[in-house]
Parts: sequence; C-alpha cells; structure tokens
Amino acid sequence: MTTIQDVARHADVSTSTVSNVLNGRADRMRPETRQRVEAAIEALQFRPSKLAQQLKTGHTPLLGLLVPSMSNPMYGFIAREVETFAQDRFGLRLLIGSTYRDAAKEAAFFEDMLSHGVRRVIVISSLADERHLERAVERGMSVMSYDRRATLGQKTGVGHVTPDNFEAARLAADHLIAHGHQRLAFVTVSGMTMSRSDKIAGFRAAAEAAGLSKSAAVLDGGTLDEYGDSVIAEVGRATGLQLAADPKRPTGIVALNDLMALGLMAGLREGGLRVPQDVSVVGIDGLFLAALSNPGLTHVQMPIREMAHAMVEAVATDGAAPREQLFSQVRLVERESVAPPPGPKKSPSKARP
Amino acid sequence: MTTIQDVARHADVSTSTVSNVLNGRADRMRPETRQRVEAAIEALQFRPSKLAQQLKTGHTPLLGLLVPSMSNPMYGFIAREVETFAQDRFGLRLLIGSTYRDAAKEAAFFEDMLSHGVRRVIVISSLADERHLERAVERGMSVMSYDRRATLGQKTGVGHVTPDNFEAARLAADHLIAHGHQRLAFVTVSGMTMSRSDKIAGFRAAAEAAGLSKSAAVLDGGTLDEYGDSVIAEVGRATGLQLAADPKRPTGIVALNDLMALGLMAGLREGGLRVPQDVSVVGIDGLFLAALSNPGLTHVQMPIREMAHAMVEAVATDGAAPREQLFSQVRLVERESVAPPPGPKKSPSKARP
DNA sequence: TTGAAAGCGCTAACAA
DNA sequence: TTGTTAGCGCTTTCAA
Repeated sequence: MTTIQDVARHADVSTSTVSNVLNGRADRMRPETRQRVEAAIEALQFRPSKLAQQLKTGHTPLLGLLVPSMSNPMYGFIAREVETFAQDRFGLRLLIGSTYRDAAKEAAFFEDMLSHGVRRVIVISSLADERHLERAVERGMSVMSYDRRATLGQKTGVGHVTPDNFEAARLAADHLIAHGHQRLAFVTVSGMTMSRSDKIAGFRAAAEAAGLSKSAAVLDGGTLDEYGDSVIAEVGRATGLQLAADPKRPTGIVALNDLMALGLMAGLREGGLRVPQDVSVVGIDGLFLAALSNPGLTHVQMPIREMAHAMVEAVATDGAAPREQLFSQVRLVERESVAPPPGPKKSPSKARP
Repeated sequence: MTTIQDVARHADVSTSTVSNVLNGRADRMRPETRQRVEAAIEALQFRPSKLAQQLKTGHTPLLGLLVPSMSNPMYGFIAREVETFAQDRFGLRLLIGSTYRDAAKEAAFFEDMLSHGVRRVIVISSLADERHLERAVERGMSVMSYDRRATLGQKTGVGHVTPDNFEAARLAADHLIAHGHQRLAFVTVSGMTMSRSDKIAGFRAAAEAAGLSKSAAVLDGGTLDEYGDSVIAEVGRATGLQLAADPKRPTGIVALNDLMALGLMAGLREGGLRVPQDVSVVGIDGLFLAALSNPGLTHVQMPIREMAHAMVEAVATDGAAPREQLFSQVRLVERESVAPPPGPKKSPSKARP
C-alpha cells in the first residue's frame, strides 16, 4: 500500500507538504512544489488512508443507518434516499444495520458505530423508549430518529423527523367517508408506537367529524414477529380473511401502511370479497408497488425523500439544520381501491346519518 | 473517550497487559491481574477503538456491498440476508452502496472501500466488464460477484455466485408449455447481461424441446434508466400495454424477473386483458410480493438466502470457501397467473402441434 | 508475569 | 516555503 511517506520521498518533500496539498493548503507552497507532489500522487496512485485520517482527526466520513429490516420496501426506499443524498452531498458512506425490532441488536449497533468512530446515526426504531439513543448522544453522537415525535416537554439530544401521521390517516378516512362509507376501520398490528397512535387519532378525528365515531373501529391484526416486513403483509392478509367472514365488517378500511393494505386486499380477495366493490381499502406510505396492485391501491403519499434528506442534513451539518421537523406535505393518491359502499345504502351525496 | 491507557492506569498495569486480556491472551498473566483489568474495563465502560485496531492490524471488520439500488425489493432482500449472516456469523458490519448501474459510482465505491481499509466486497453489478473488480483484487481485496458466471477459461481473482438462470427460465417456459401455450415470449429490458442471456437460452431451450421455436419470441421492453427498480416495473407495464394492443400477442409470457412480471400484469390489465384467462405470466426471483399480487404471481424461486450466505462465507473466510458456485435449487411456485391459453385451442393434453 | 517502546498512516502545531 | 515532530489508540515484539 502506498503511504504519504512514499509520496513525500517520490516528490522529494516532507510528509507535511504532501499532507498540505491533500488538505487544500496548497497556497502554502510554491506552485512547482505542489505540482511535484501532485505528480507523485498520480504516479503512485496514492489514496490517503481514511483509517489513519480518522484516527488523527477523530472524524470518519461514515453515516450509520439503523432500520427494522432492509428488505421492507419502505425502509429500502428510505435507505436509498439517505445513502444517495449523504454520498452526493456530504461524501458520507453508509453503514447499515437491520434490527428486526430487537433492542439488543439495536444497542449492539450503537456500540459498534461508536467503536468505529461513526458519530452520525439515523435511526428508524420502533422501540418503546429512547434512552439508548440519549446515551449515544451523551457519548458524542449526533442522532436523528425517524417517525417518532419528540416526547413532549422533554429536552433531548436526539432529533426527530416525522411525517404528519395524524393528517395522513385523517385524509385516508375522509376519502372513504366522502365515498359514502359509514362502517369504517383502521387496521393495525399489535404494539403501539407513536406514529401508530397518531394515525389512529387522525382516523378517529375524521370519523368523529363525520358523526361516525360509533361505527369506526380500530382492528389489531396481531403480532409482528422479528422479521417484520413480509410479515406485516401476512398480518394484513390474515385480517382480510377474517374480515371477509364477518357479516358486520366495515366497508371502508384504512391500513396502517401500504404493505399491510396489499396483504389486506389479498386476504379479502381470498375470502371471496372484491375490492373496491365490497370493501374499500386505503394505504399509507406511498410505495411504488401500490401502482402495480390489482386494483391499484389508493394511498396517502408521505414525503419520504424530503424526510430522508432532512435527516441527513441534520446529522451531517451538526447544529446548522433543524433537528425537530414535522413534514406535513401528505397527499392522497387516488387509484382504484376505493368505491362507494355496497348494498342498499344511501348515495354518497346524502350519506350523513 | 476512554482509551486503553485509561484502563491501564486504572488497573495499575501496562497497556500491553490490557491489550492481552482484550485479545484473549489472559493465560499470560496472573488471574488476579486479569480480574483487575476486567474490572477496570467494566468500570470505565471501555470499548477499544476499532479504528486504532485497524490501523495497527490492517484488518477492519467491515463488509462492502454494492447493489444497483437498495430500494429494489430483490436487492433489499439480498442485502438483508448478507447483513444478518455477516454480522451473526462473522461479526462483520455492512457498508452499502447503490450504483444506479453507473460505472463511475461503482469505481468510486471501490476506491472508498480501499481507503477505509475494507478488504471484503460483494458486488451485484450489471456492468459489462469486470476489469475494475480485477483491479480491486490486485489491490488486495476479496471480491465476490453475484449473478455473473466467471468468463470461461479466464482465470480470475473475482469469485462468482449465481443461480441457475438457464434452468429457472426453462422451468418457467416449461410450465407455460405444459398448460398448452404455443405462442410464447420472454420479456426483458434492453442491454444484455450474462444472467439475462442465460435466461433467454433457457427459455429458448424449453421452446425448442417442445417444437415451438418459431413461435417463441424474445421481447425487449426498453431501456432502464439510472433508477432501475421501480423503473423495471414501468418497463413491464409499458410492454404489457403494448402487448394488449397486439392481436398476434403471445399467450404465455416469461418475465425477466418478478418486478417486471408485476408491471407486465398491470399493463396487460390496463390494456383490457385478464391474467391468466387471456395471457399467462410467470416471473423469476421469488419475491414475497408475488404472493400479494392479484392474481398471485406464479414464479420461479431462486435460493437467495443460500447464495447470500455463500458469498459472505467466501469473502469472510478468504480461501476456505468455494469461490465459484452455481446454485441449481430453483423451483417453480404455482399461484394463479397461469392457465391454459384462451380461444379455440386444443386442450393441454394434446397441445403438441 | 509484566512492561517499555516502536510503529500503523496520517495531521497539524511549531521551527527553521 | 518547507520540514521536524509529536501524537491519535492500539498491537506486538522484546526485555526485564
């Protein structure tokens, strides 16, 4: 491996001179010297070891990203946006880890990041508390958390970026209501997270505003095991199957997210129901896969890219970018999974009971 | 930050003694000494800096993974398997990069890996030549390439793991043929890669064996732009739409991969055709998403996890594991996207012309 | 059984 | 304008 010493020798200068050209301090030397150094670098194909640079400076151009599972298309998309932006804009490479929603794995990731000298981490966690994140901050890390609001009135070193989950679910429920649905349901999985409760609140607010509180239910489809990605679709499918067998089922359903909505549609179909003729479904997220489903899934699009960029900016510019952000640009994308409710119902225009 | 010096001072020993307990050489000291050191480590919450260790030893417990795009569910799945296995089995963390199928980005990734001291890299590349990989090997890297066979008779430092693409496509085409299809097509995108040509060969072999060569076509759906993941589904959809308008269209289609198959089905549907009543579709890959589509996508399942593990093993054990492997355990998973061809056709049992 | 010391490749005072 | 030098935190001879 070529070192800075080799270059110095080759160019007949000292290592500090080489270091100076490496670090943009070429003004401190004669142009001729600089050229000799550059020629030597080129000739020897010298690439400074980031390892050594890091050891010396304490900084490493690495960004840590912790997701529940990389194979979940949603997290995959976020990861891609984070990686591309971090690299193009700040020259940061991405160190990624899947936690499978396991606290021990999450803690181990932080330990490793620390010992690797990584001081910037973005976390998508569904863990109940944030204490391990706080501890990382105390140890000198800059950490941004996705999809969790800051706990009210609690000062923290951890920054937060989150979409407007309340509004997203409200929009989804409203869309169903506007089509005349009166028996509504929000389908989720076991375990309450901040974003889930925000969505539920949004869903309930829409129902209430339409005077439908009594016929709006929140359905818990079951537990997510460690692999939480294809699994969430499975939970959706099981729920769909169950719903199909229930004569008092809702006619309009808001799903926790797109993957669950896709599973739900599959389950409903397996149970002999048609979407949207028998049941309407709305997802939340904005996955491109929603455009491929049959029927195309109507969903609420979250500003994923913007949020990914905001998180990168926050950890990369330490302090210069806002660390608490709510992204409210959620919008409904209409496809074919929503229609008026079936049967002898009033028409949408006079749907109020 | 706590250093080995702090620990040594706290335990009243030398740094070498601390280093010895850190590296499992506790036999070289009195149990009492060892205990003092361990107590100090615990008390100070000391975690050795991997940075410094790396600089000294030249090894870093990092694995590089280069994929075309992390947001492609297929690559996301591979990435997850690679990461989990590398971490659980070898304690390796994952440094990941998306290339968007761009040669410059790919080269830059290798440069960075090198300067970070990363010596193990797994690459999923669709670039035409492998010279940049060879160069990395020459510079001391251990690299495994996915989905590309070694070029025949060319000795190389780059290892290869690939599924049996020929067999996968053959299986898919055979399945269609067994259902009585006579007008077959393989739908792909522009640009030939090794795995694509293997699939095409397998498809053709099946057609030929059934005496259907003349009515088996290879369709190029168009170019993949830099974002090649949702895009491949778009290409599929466009192709489906086009096919729907063609009265001489094939009745049985093998898609390059599952994502393309999903897009194809959406396009066919948009064009007014029903799958499988009008056109049958078979995918290749084994994405869990295929189970959610409507109709459920029949596809050929590749042994992704096994291949991911094999690649990790090959780079992690340098030399101890085989570096050239073909995974032949491909199998057809039947769902609902295949049926006998429509119209006044012979029945499947006497389909041979 | 333990410690002193050299050095991995680099940066950045400080000197010259 | 250029060079000398002291580390960054660790591992590993070699000596005591």
